[in-house]
Amino acid sequence: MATIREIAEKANVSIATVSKVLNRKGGISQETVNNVMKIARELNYRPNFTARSLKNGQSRTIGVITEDLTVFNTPEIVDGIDAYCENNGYHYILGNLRFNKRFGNQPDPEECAKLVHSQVDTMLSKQVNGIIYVGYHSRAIAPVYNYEEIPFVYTYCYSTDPNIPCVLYDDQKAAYEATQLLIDRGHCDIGVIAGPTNSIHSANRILGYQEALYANKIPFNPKHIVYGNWERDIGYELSKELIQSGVTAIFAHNDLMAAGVIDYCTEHKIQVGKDLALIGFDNREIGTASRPKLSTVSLPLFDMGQTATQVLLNILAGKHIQRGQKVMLACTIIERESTMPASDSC
Amino acid sequence: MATIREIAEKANVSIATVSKVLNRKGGISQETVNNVMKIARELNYRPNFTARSLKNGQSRTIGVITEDLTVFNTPEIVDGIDAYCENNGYHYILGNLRFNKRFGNQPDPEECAKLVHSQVDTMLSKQVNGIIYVGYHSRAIAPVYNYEEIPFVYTYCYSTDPNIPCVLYDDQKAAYEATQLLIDRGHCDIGVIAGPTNSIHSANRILGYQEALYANKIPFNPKHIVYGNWERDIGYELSKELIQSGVTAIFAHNDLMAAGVIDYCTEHKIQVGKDLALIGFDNREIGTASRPKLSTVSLPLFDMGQTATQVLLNILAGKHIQRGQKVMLACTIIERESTMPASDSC
DNA sequence: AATTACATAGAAAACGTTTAAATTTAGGCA
DNA sequence: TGCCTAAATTTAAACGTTTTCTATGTAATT
Repeated sequence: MATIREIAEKANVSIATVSKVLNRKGGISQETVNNVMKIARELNYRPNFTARSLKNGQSRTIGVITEDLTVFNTPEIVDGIDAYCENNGYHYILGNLRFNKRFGNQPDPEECAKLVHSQVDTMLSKQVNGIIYVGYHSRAIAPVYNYEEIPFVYTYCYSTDPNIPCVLYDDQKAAYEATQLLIDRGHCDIGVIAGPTNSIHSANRILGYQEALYANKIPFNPKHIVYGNWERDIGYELSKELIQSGVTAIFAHNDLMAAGVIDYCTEHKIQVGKDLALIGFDNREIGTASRPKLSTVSLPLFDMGQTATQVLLNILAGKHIQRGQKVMLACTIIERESTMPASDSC
Repeated sequence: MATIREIAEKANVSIATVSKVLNRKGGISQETVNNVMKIARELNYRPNFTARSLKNGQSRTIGVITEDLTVFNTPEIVDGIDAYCENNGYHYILGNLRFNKRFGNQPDPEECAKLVHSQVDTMLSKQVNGIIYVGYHSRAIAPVYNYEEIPFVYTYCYSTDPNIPCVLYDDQKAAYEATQLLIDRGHCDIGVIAGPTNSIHSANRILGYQEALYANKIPFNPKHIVYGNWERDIGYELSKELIQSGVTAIFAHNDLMAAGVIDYCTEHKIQVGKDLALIGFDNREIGTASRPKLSTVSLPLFDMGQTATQVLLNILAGKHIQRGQKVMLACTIIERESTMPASDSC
């Protein structure tokens, strides 16, 4: 690779002059500028990013740690980070932890923490100016040991440390709107298939659900909430319970469990969309593949990536950020075939 | 961040000594080693990767260019690259082109090329030692203008330049095996719903299909091959044609079109798995969501990532590589419910 | 006591840049 | 001619490392 020095030699000027020309600093005669530029082009010169950032002491680079790139939704968030970086003259380096292949569904917090630490170390070594942590478990598994050292922003999960800013989607609002849709379609006996009882996401969604019932003066029946494990089979099981207890609509807290509901209904000749209204959560591909197509809640993934980056770059630019700021982004309701008007209203 | 210089001061030794200790070079007394190590730990020292690679003139870093990270399959390939790099002491930097959001289904080769060039420029700037190009169109859209400058390896797509090594999956073999499965299940009138006529992948799959027919002494009927556009709707349309012409099994060249076949059959009370055998390609989530569950071909994505990296690192290590080498990795057949034995055999 | 050998440590240059300060050059004016 | 100014260019140091070569001190050998 050609260096500034080689250009200087060919052009019969000093390396300082070349540097100034290349960085458009001015104070150089037009003739010299032209000549240097021409030679740089001829030599196919490319500035050495490494040398430059060593000298300048700044890399304009942020680190992006993903708990698992292959987990659905993560790439879309990274895409948002990518776009925002590009539009703001920043670079990023990706550090993928591969939690899924390493740990499956039972991540060992100890081991996870080690991976995060070593990734953070590597990134600090590479002089990043800040780090975005993209989780996929509701709460980041691995605590960040010393976040004072470098600005951190979490997205797609709550941070373990309440002082670190998070960029999240608004579960409660989304659940409110999903429930309202069901109510608008004429339902008042609305069941909920939630995630595990310890899920923050489900807890917030239940809040939104209750809020919507309250706003519509529909009494809340605790029996209408049942708890699953996010898997398809449990959706099948729980829908039986719910339907037998008389609900005419179900709000499943993810599309997989909603697919289980459809399985059960198909098997028992209950027409989803006619006899039972159903809405899921996540907007996965499975929702367009099912019969009927599934109404669902779509997550603002790309936007989360962009916003997380924006928050981080703001911090880097010295803009005052409230400690522990939580940015909540709105989801969008996608109505498909599984939520048609019920025959009778309440 | 602490530097080697600060450590040297605190330890009352020269920076050369510190460097030697940190790099375990030997020739330093145990006492000094202990002292320097202790101070380094106290100061939370982390080597400056930038300075180090500037000095050494090597980054042990490769570039990974993805045409689109959010396109299904890409993250899994990157995961493989990640794993292989980690196991071999290499770093990688990701450059995501976001073709999908930028261009949709009609990528402009001119614009694509520009993006690739600028990404390659950036990576060369950052002193990468080689580049892996992860495509998703059958042939890389953007030609690499000057591959002499740095080793390139393509994966998941054919390169525009025949001299660049590619790591691919073996369409022909997979198609052979998929067809053989249909034959084993008792079918001899086997239709094919291929991709567009200009698809290299489909062309190879048709070859494998014909080969299997030949091996089983089943006459080849050109009418049994119809061409689609990879979309679900076209699967619906074409299955009508095929079924009317008397096939009892269909090999769809992707899962989406296979889903369209199921749509048609469900609507016309044809029982897939009983009246009609069906196998798709790609192993997308949709195949487990459909009723019946779809038999399909699973791509060796992770393996492709690993192998592409292996090929690149071999080149970097100076191992002789045949120009234009094509590495073909085997797919796996996944049998689910859509390929049950037919009632009569041929 | 002089020489050699070895273990340990340090000095200095280098990697490819940027930049403040110094120097050269040319032109304008008394 | 001599001086001043502004423009153009160069010098040199610095960023944080690694590494070669050299220097020092001590112990072993003659």
